[in-house]
Amino acid sequence: MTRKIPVKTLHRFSMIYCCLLESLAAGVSRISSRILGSQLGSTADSIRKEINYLGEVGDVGSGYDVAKLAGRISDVCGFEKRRTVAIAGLGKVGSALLENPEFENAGFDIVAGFDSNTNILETLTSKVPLYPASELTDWVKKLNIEIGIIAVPPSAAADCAARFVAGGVSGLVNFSSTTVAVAQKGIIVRNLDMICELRFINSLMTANQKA
Amino acid sequence: MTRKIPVKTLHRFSMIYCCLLESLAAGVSRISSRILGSQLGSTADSIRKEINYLGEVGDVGSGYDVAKLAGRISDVCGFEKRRTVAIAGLGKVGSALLENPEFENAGFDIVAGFDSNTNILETLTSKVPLYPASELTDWVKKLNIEIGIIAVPPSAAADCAARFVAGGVSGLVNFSSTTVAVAQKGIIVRNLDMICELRFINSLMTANQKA
DNA sequence: GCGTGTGAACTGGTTCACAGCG
DNA sequence: CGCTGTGAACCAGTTCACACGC
Repeated sequence: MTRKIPVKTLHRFSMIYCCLLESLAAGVSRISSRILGSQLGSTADSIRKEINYLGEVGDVGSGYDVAKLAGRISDVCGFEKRRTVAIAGLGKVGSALLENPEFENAGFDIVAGFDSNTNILETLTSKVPLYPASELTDWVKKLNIEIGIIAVPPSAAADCAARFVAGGVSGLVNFSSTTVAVAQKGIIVRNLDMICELRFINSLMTANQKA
Repeated sequence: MTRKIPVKTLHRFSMIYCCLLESLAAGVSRISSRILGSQLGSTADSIRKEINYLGEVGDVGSGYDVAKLAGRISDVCGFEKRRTVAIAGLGKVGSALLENPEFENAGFDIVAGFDSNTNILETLTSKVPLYPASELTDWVKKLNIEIGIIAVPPSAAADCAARFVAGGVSGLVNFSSTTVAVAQKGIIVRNLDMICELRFINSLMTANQKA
């Protein structure tokens, strides 16, 4: 019965889950596919098809129970499993992330911070242990770090990614304005490139104007 | 001859363009679809198909001239057109973005910063003029701000987005851990939600382990 | 009537295959 | 021989349509 869930759908589940937590926090206990669709910039049809990968979880006629649906997604996606995370690059963005309590709440434990600048390592005070970037690979192995966050300058991003991969992480989130690619199969890379997204918006604007 | 370019392809163009700039900076003057594909986590076939929307720009047998291809993409996507940008939320992330010179280099002019905390507005020194969040909509209109960057806490994100939209922006980049959706047609929203991406990586890890 | 669940039709994007040129 | 350009085949995801239950 459990068909193989497409990657795209798994990504949508994360987004849906995010919406559900918000609804829950806002005291909403039931939600329809149409509402979810509008919140996620998608159609009700699409949402229903995706949720059906979870099996029957909705109540015909009255939508989904928010808590129940969230629980089902969490089960299927393994959201109850905590993951270890490390942040490389402790400039403004990196150090801001270190302090962000949302990670903890969402099930991610930041277990290390890295920077190549020893000055920063000495100045910065944090509950999270900080290490020089040169030792990154070793610590990733030692601490069993599963996900690496790249917040270094673009020029150092590729090198940084390589060190994480050498240490054996399963996933990377890249924040620098560079597209990081990893040849190795099975490692998931997500590029959150602000400049790239701005350019994309720009191109859509020009396309829209032309039309 | 110019077919309508799919949105997905436009997004890829931004990524390809990013790669090309890097190659150019590294002194690489020619590049093949296979190399581009591996750098972007895509196939050579796919890349070629996408580039073909630009018309014939490659040289059969020897790949693409990096500068020429970059120029063609820039023309089609309108990358030479500068856009005005504003940042809402001047916490650690927002203020880091204010100082980031990459925006300027990529053709985006940060013309305003907003925060609801007047203390921050007074303390923070920046070349960019700063205004209280309550005046956001007005300044967006006055300064013709085209793209809004949301770096406020998740709870304020929806409200912030609404103010930008009321001011008439064409696009939004949301950095907060909330999926922002805009009902209004024609407004482009990009959610760069770190927590959501981490969860997605988590789900892929669990899926991979199961398989 | 509203909203889910689901099969059928459709659309678009990806992969395959190969002609053609340096 | 390598690599682009492109038509054909393929496949996945989206949309459509509707039965069924509240």
